[in-house]
Amino acid sequence: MLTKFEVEMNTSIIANDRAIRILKNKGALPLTQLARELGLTNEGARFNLIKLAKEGLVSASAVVTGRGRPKQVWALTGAGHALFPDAHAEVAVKLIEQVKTLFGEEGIRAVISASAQDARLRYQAALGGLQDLEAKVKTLAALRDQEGYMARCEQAEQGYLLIEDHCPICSAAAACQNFCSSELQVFRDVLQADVSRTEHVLGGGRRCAYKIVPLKQ
DNA sequence: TAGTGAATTTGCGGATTCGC
DNA sequence: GCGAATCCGCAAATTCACTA
Repeated sequence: MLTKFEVEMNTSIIANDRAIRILKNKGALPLTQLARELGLTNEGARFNLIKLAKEGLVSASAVVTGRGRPKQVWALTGAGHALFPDAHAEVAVKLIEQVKTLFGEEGIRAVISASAQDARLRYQAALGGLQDLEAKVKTLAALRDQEGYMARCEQAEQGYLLIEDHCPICSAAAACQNFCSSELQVFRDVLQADVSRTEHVLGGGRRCAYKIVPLKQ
């Protein structure tokens, strides 16, 4: 049984948590659009955003979009992004450094190769019976979402987009970029499609995105 | 061409309502 | 009673159209 205080805190936390998730998911949004996404009035959304801003989790900037007063666009700060799971970052980076020290680049390549093979087997097991590319991409997106990548599938020109709003291995990938290239190859192998990266967190992007089109016959 | 005011759009803040 | 959310009126910032 929750106390009154806990109920009130939870109500507030739920609205704030949703705002953070929406900003993480969709990127910077003007107040009015964020209010629509939250199902609140502008004032209600602003109320929550001001609280989050006081905690240093979000920040606003004015953007001139045409006639009328400039829009106030809200986005996550570094502290806001840090709320998403990356707790093992330091450990992962240290492990990578130690493998490099003990076994050299060859050792790192072997570790990444084994990790990629493990992922390949897992994804192939889940996608095994699927023939349709759309179903494959959706299933892969669901698996990646479960792994903490906040992944989803969208229809794109001539194919599909696999979008990952969060990278739970960002620090490890920054320490060793072979993670990203092997990941790309795993996607190509399990989807049996032409996969290219269109957005990259490590390249300064807000998220990672992959364009997936059927192989030319 | 520059100045000015109307139009447009959004933000702000106080009062009020609602739910627990 | 308290905090969250809404309502409502006003202020602010910008563009656009008109006029001298």
